[in-house]
Amino acid sequence: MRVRFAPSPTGALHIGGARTALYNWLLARGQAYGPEGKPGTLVLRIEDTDRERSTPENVEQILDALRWLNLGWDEGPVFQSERSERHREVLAQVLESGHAYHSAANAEDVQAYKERHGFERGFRGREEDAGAVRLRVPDEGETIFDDVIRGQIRFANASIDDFVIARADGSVLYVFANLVDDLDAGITDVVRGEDHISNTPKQLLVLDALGIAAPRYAHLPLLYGPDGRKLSKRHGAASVQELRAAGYLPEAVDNYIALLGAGFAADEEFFGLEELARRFRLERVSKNPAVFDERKLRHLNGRWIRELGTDELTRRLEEFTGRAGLHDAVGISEEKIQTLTEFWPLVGFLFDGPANDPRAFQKVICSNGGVECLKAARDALARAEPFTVENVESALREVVEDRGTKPAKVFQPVRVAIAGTTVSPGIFESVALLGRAETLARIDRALEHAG
RNA sequence: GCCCCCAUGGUCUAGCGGUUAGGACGCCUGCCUUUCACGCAGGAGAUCACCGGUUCGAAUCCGGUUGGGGGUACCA
Repeated sequence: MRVRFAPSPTGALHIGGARTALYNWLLARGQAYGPEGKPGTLVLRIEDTDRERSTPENVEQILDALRWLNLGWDEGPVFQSERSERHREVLAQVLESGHAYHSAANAEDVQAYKERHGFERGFRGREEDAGAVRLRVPDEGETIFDDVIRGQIRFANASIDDFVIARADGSVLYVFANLVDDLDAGITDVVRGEDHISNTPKQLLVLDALGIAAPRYAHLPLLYGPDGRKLSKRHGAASVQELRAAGYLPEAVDNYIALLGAGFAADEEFFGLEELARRFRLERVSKNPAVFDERKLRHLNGRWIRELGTDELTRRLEEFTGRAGLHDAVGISEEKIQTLTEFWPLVGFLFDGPANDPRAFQKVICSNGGVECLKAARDALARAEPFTVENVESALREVVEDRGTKPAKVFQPVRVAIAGTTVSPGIFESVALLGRAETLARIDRALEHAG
């Protein structure tokens, strides 16, 4: 089996494209678990023939996104722009066999033709000496194919235009270039977005003209934003690098995107790439479009964060934040974050000093005996020896005991004194990690500030 | 307009002729508890878009309607 992912570098890789890439990857990789017993080949092709919109930066962004998602390819990247000679060669072939012809007809001519013949009628042109190249579409019959996901799809030939396959200068158009490249790459299974369904009969017609058998086709449902409309910038993180910047792990993105459009099991949804490949069945991909829901991605991301383990998570967080020496801070906070972005706001106080939250200070320290509790806590912590999590805990719990109060009455003032806010990792762990000197200094500063 | 695709709680899905329509996210309640989370235990939420047909029996099969989406370029 040979599959391909053929993005156009006209922008960043969006999650819809990422999912197409993922499904192709899963299909190829999953062959190893099927009757073939060995993985298929994934070819990466960059369809950069749109000179105005394609840029090298976009190409690099796409490759970068695929690498980040761990979706490696086996061949390529092949650049479509470098294959124009071959495109012209095949074009000459269909011209010579009479399956295609030159025509000077333009959009207006096509429109006029339809007004005359009815809009369900495909345009039929007359052969001329020059002009764009159009494929001769038969009036009779149907072009039919079996979509792996959707079943049989049929188009009446009469309703298909004699479509343009090349400009007057001989440069070919998308439907044609795309087909020729798939052919030369020996692609056996074309897995692409639903927006290509209406291209399929056209490519099938070209294939007929060439006398070559068609590959299998599978058209994936599209992805939408929360408002049910096509995904775009206004929906927040729509591109892969935006998801990365938002603190999502590639494992979670792969996992979530795989789920968007297919059920992999009746009762479990937490899967890594390899397990997804093992379970992936193209024919079971759902037919209806899915809405991208960042809340579920967040949930999976949280699970993956906890799955990684402290050492690996530390590596990711050090790269993400650009700070070093984070291991201990990760250890006491990993259970509390859903995305990498949430890490620093939670533990930054350990490195950069307490945050400034006057409301928390006022509420927790300056009222209900907060100052007294804080003083007592300070004295107890001054005596804790050695300054371990266990000893910090028993010291603070003794204060609670002595004063006959609720734990939070003591813990919260300490928390606000060292972190500046009411939200932080566990208080004993935080205090122990900060160390005695720094903890006492911060408590003193808070007491001073409270007057 | 024309061609094509699609339709299960708010969202993603399981289901493939007989189920109290299952799970996940989110939401609500309780437990845990040191804040926030995690975890655990419960709960609310679906006339399976609508109308016909086939059948003893339909979310499941067929037709139509409505709604949504894609295409309709000498873009990709």
